[in-house]
Amino acid sequence: MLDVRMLCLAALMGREASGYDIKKDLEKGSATGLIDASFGSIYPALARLAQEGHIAVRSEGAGGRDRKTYAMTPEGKAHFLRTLAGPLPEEKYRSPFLFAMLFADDLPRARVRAMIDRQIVVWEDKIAAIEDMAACASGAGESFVAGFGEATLRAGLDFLKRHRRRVENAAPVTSLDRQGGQPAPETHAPQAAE
Amino acid sequence: MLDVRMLCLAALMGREASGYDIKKDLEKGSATGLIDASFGSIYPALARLAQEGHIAVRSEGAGGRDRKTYAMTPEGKAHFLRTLAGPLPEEKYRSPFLFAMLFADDLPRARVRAMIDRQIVVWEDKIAAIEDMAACASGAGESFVAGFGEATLRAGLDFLKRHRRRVENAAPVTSLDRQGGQPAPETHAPQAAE
DNA sequence: AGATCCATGTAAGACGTTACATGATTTG
DNA sequence: CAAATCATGTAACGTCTTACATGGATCT
Repeated sequence: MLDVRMLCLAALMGREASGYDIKKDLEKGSATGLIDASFGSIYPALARLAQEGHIAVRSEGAGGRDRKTYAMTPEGKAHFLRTLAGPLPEEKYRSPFLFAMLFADDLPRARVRAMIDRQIVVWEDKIAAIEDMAACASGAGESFVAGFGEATLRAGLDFLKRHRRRVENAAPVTSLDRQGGQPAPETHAPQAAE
Repeated sequence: MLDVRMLCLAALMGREASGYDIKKDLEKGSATGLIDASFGSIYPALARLAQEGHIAVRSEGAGGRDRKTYAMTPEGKAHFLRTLAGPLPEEKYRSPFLFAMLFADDLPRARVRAMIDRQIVVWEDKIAAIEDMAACASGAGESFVAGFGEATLRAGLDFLKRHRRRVENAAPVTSLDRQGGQPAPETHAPQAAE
């Protein structure tokens, strides 16, 4: 449940698509942090789903590699819905930001401030992305999920803005603060120095 | 970042502990959905961290298998804090519930209702767990995270209660509804029928 | 002509879970 | 004394990511 296979089926409930298309679709939803998958998992998943009869393939083009368009079969649709209606695993919220905040009392104040500043931007962007998504939601389910995402993000944002002073003041002042800079590494490059 | 190793170090920032203790500690935090790890990953992680000098081991007892108590070294502490202050990866929220809600328009109304009922209980329990946690929070960071969790969960809960009618009414009425039952499988047993 | 996007796939490796193997100690 | 809890570890397996290999089509 909620593995690449389900993600592919979900994408194909909306429209026919190639593996490439699916990845693009997921990237949009991924902006909200809900879903994501790489080509390395999508292509094998599609191959297996087709083999199992959940989806149908149609090969187009004659080039070196064909473009393959996948579409849900009636059986696949039923299977997907049956799985969704079945027992669902627990949800998981993995937040490196919140994890770091747990130790704010031991982190340089400048870094704590920078992390919070950054998180505010991230969440504001997510809210904007959700609003775009909500605008073209096709059903009650989709607008419900969008509304939910917006409500919780706004609540988080609000909490952050209202209570940031408390954590920031608890964080120790270091040389960083006195020099007035935050040499903050803001994005996470997978290879970056550890 | 945010792998088992970091989780172990985080647990050991608070106190000395054995692998077993760490697992128990994480289970408490895990109630909030923030963190989790199994013995199968904790023990190898501790062995490697000790080998690298991030933590120190002390073997006690003389039985077949010693109880090993791990404690942070100054080097380990510095490493942990440096990592936390460094670039953080994006947060991920994996919610099978929300994923299912995306397709509420195609799911039996009785199931949608049951899922929402269940989610309300889950979140209410989490809020209660967080309140317990907040009561014994040792620093500003911990109470901040607890407060954040509570605020967002309450917002989610509130949204759910106020808007559930909309999704429920969009969900198709099936035989399940007319018979008045929801034979709902509520928990997810890993082996359960797919 | 070079860059960028479209497009598919494979292989290696990271990371984690479950299940198994083992045994001491405490509690009912 | 049986059951639960404390306690550590390994092996098999699943799942996903990264990096690589390949090449057509489109845009500048």
